[in-house]
Amino acid sequence: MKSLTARQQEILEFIEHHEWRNGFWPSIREIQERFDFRSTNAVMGHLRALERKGVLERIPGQARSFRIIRPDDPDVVSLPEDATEVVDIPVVGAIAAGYPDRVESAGEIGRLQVDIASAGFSSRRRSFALQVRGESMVDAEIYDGDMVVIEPREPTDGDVVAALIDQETTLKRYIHKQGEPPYLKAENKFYPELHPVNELTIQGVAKAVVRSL
Amino acid sequence: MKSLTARQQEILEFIEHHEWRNGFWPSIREIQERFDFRSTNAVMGHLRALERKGVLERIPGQARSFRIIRPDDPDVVSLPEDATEVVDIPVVGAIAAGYPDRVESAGEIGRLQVDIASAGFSSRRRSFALQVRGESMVDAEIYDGDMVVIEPREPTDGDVVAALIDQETTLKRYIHKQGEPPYLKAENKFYPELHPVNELTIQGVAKAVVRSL
DNA sequence: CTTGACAATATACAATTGTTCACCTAAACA
DNA sequence: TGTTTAGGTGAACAATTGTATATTGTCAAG
Repeated sequence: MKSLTARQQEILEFIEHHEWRNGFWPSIREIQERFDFRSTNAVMGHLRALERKGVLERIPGQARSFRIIRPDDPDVVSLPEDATEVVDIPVVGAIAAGYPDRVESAGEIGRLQVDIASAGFSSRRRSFALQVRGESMVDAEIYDGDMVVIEPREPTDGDVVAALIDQETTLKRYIHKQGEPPYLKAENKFYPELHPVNELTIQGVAKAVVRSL
Repeated sequence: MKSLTARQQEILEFIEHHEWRNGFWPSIREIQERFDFRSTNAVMGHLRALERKGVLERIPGQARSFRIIRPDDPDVVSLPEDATEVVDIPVVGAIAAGYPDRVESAGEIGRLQVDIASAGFSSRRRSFALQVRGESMVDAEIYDGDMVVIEPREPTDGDVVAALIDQETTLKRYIHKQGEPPYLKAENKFYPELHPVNELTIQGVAKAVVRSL
């Protein structure tokens, strides 16, 4: 298969990113605006190229209807009875501050696969994963290098949360007892760090841990 | 929250199902056709009701742009039987702390790969997930109840593999030293089980562990 | 030097699609 | 009995959106 040009890659990433952020595909004019094209036809050209190269499919005449084609090695093996389906997760750049927004790409680091049933992701999009650094959560059996799937929402007592502390995202246990102010606690008896929750941003609640082997 | 009427539930399910099968939302006229309405306004009424009850959001004027609001229950996703779930999980890596002016690469979300067997395309499935039973892998930090993602392929020395022993799939470490016959080993010092690899089937190599929180 | 890809501008057109107004029926309700 | 709510018909309108044609320029390969 022919590889994409830089521009085509950008377009494709914008489309995918838009879908992820908003839950639906962009219109041609939205793509046009994003890239400051003065003609919708600039977009059309790229879309045709992407279709020709087989990475994209569209339903002619229908609005906002894309389909991203991802290559998939077809290994047909007999599956065990209790097998669950699995999704493929590319691991990409890094999250610096705030939510993983805006940015479109920083290159792929690797790929993960996550089983669906294991973590009932309610908001299917909008969840994201973070790589764990340090040993602050070892008592919760979360180790350095693990990936944690984060769902943005308000935490309740006992949740493992991703919090923005000093421009960095860290994992902590969220404790909020009746009548007391909430605080964050590291899950490591050697790191008895306690963070009062005032001005720090809770980015979301950890729903699953994923560790590559 | 007010509950939905039967009809409203049907509409909502059709919308969700359409999104799931096709990757994009239906248009109002597509909903109309599906239910044999003779007026698009019948659909409009239901959409307005669904919005009023807070289970749906839309971007006025924009085509095929829905947003399903799910309360927080992870499991109430009523899907058809022939359905293969589809999940969208973007991933972000961690930023290396201490390298401030390294390429910002400030974070990207990844998109993730979606559907395993979406409409039309038959068995594209390749990896699967298994639930771990027992404590035989605790020394590899794999615990009872964890999900393990298995990729069917030939193992190499040191891989964690899923093997079929006595009609049951179990996880073991695959050891294969030069000049020696391969064998399987449990990762628990209290379970020093050793299985020679002769006629047992290796179903695949574990690639990741997933644990719900 | 020409050919072909890639990229983009400019304008126009037609189909898709969301939206609204007016009006209807049946059941629930109070 | 009047009123509200759910569900629906029909036709028309306007915005959104996909698509086509003609034209310009760059750059690398043959």
